[in-house]
Amino acid sequence: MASATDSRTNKETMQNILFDFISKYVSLTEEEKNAIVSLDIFRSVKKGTTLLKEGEKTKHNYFVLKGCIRTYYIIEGEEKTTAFYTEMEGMTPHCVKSNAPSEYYISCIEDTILVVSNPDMEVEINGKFPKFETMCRILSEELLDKERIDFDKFKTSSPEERYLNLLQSRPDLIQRVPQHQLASYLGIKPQSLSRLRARILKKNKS
Amino acid sequence: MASATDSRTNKETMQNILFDFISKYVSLTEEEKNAIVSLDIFRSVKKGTTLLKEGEKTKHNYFVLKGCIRTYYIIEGEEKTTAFYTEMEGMTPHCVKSNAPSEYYISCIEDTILVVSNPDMEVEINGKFPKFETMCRILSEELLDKERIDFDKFKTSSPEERYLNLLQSRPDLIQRVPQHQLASYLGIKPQSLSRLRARILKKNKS
DNA sequence: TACGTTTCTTAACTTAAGTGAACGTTTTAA
DNA sequence: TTAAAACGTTCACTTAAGTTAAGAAACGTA
Repeated sequence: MASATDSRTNKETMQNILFDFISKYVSLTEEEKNAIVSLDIFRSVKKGTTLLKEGEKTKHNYFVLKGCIRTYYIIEGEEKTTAFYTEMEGMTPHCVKSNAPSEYYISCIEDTILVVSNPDMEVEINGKFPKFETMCRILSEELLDKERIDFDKFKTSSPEERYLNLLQSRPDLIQRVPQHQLASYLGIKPQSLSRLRARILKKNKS
Repeated sequence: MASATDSRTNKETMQNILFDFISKYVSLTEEEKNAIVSLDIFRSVKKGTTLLKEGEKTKHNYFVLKGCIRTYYIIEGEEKTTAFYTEMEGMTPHCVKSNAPSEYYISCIEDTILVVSNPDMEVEINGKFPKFETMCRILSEELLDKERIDFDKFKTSSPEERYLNLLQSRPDLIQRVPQHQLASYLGIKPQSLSRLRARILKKNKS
């Protein structure tokens, strides 16, 4: 059972995880750390919680400290999972900037601890501490670069190669994510993923 | 034949195109514009020119004012085109930040006018004019958002749907780009693109 | 202009993914 | 605790993409 003390300990742990991450980009003073803490941005979310639904709008940015969230579309009645965000990965829903209703859902596939911020907070922090904006610029440049490389890799691979590639690059995902969600993430149907895995197993036996 | 006057006129046109683009994000003073012009960043490049080869390194950023550049890999002897950048689109090769040899080629598929900058210039301009960094942050956040949406669309579509989608979203590309380059951009072989197009034509007749 | 190269299309065949259905297992929730 | 729902796998069949090869058209260049 979680006591008040556990809860505070946990919150401090999460803050340290966040500050460790930030320290890779800029070094923060105590004053700056306090400014961040005072924003009250840490959120615990239960497995299965939907953060955003198709048709809704939000102004939240999500950064995963612990756990896993996924984005998915429902197209002709079928769930199509397009992304998983795990520890130290973050995302801004399209609608935050487009101001249009979301075309996709976001939900938690594990109990998850998030940093939830919004543009107002960013403006406030960026105004007070310009190095924050520098960090955001570097981060999104890095993420853009990574996204383009991943997209290149996807385009130039077969489904089987994509699966083997994922096995190398994010082996944890294959453990923590249901098969049918992985399948659409790989651009195929669940049955095809089952078959493809059986095919690989057979190859490795012989 | 291009006279000295033509050349200057052309350069001024290009500068104005760039400043019009920038003005969507931040408004520049004359001083700031002059600082940019003095960097001497405009480059005319002939069709067919290769800007970056596999195994090479560069520190250049490319922004297309006019024309078209493409990125491609050579995998098992085959060219795999993964991206086209046309008017008002820009890219930073992976190696600029990773400092590793490039895994892909970049070349011009038309006579192209580029803005070519490098990290030193960025540091200089960002230092002098902080609003420049704000623009870069917003731009890369927008591009990341766009890239993720495009990737989602790609994952959730069949090759035929991708082609029809491209026909809607970037009809110019289908005109200005060779079929076999388009094919790998759509994640398929040139023969499959030919067949797919024939299939669509047949459908539309009946 | 003529030659060689590149590009695009078509075709026959192979391979793999999509589809629809069945079945056992696991998870969920009343 | 139990019934229902969700999940993963397998199978038979369909559809479309990959492969190999050949030939026609377009292009670039000497």
